[in-house]
Amino acid sequence: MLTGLEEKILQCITRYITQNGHAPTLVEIGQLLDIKSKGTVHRYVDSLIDKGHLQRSGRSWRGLRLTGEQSRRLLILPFAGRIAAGKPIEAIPEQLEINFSDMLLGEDRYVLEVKGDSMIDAGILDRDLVIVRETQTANNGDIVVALIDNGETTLKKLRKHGDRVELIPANQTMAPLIYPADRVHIQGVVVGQVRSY
Amino acid sequence: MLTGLEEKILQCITRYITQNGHAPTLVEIGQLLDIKSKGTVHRYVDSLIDKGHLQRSGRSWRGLRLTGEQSRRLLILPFAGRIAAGKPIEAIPEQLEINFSDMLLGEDRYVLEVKGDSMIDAGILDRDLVIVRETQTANNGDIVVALIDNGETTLKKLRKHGDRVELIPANQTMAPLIYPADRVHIQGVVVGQVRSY
DNA sequence: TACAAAGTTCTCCTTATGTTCTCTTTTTTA
DNA sequence: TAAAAAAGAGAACATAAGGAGAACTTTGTA
Repeated sequence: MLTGLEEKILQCITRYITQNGHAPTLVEIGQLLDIKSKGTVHRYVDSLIDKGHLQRSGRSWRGLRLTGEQSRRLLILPFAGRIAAGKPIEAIPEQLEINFSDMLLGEDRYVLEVKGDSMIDAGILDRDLVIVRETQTANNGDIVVALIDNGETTLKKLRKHGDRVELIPANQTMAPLIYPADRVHIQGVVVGQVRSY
Repeated sequence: MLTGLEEKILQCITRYITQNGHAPTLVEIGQLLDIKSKGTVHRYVDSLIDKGHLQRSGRSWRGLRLTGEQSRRLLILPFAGRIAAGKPIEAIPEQLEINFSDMLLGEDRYVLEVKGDSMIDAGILDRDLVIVRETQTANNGDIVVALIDNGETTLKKLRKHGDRVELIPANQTMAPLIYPADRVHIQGVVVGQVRSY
């Protein structure tokens, strides 16, 4: 179990290494985190080594290495920054980690696996998972799970026109479907999407 | 059987951990539930530990942990099945839940936010998050984080041709880039992708 | 080799947090 | 209605966490 500062120092080192390819010095860590004493930094680096999150390679300068050890108790990964074609990775100083629990999980949510290409232009591919929040109401533009005539189900973008609703696939080869509002029951809206390679 | 306050405190701690990635202090719990005395909070936390709903790691700050079912709930969502346009949702009896820890976490992984549309045809949109596994080697067809000339970075599909490598955008308006192999350094491969709406 | 830069080992300090009490009030239940 | 359980306040204390910096050793380099 890491303390607040241990956590911050580990994230700081992780990010520094992904950006620069080598570890920071103790003073550099201190500067990044606003700690004036390298003795203090050293103490925390030591405890991170004790706890198995870091390794020292010999006594050389910048000799810290990551062990890759990560807690599996929470859905948190280090955040390295933004990547745009043709530029260095841009670090976001305020955001050091991504908490997927916070982003994806919730009381009234469940997961569906998508079959088919009907939402491909919205970046939802065959076999992707989508996270759906259960609700009967949705807004224009939401991607919804809709039940039609109490039988078939579909995943489409929603547009309402008075007493009719339009269910719009995100695929240029498919046409939108228009139904009277009373034949379509919204079951939930898509709040997230996950793919693993 | 939990008393009313015990219930509230447990929920409060669970919510705090999902959102913040670490447990609250006694005073923070008090503030969230409008209890002024940390001694009182402490007493209820103690009884939650006695009843097996919480664990304490020594006397450390923020040292509370959830046990068993509670802690699993921070990693999973119920899995409802497959959705395909025009059919009922097909339930998969063997799979009742999705464990995001198994799907997303692993050694040497970090997260990048994607800027731009260069991978749009691969279902990776502007502002999506990708999970990258650090490695120097990659296979044909992998989506890689590549460092070019030790300066700029880019996210592209990889194809190797002997002593040259081709970096292929997934966007019909962009052309593939071909470089001598020694100018391109693979930093990692994309193993996952996440979007939240 | 001499010097600068970095790491190591200390000591001393402050503050935030957890722990242990006692006493009181409110709610539930027999 | 009396007793028990639950909820609450707060003081006093112990200790983990965070912080500064001096003095020293080791490593890298001009």
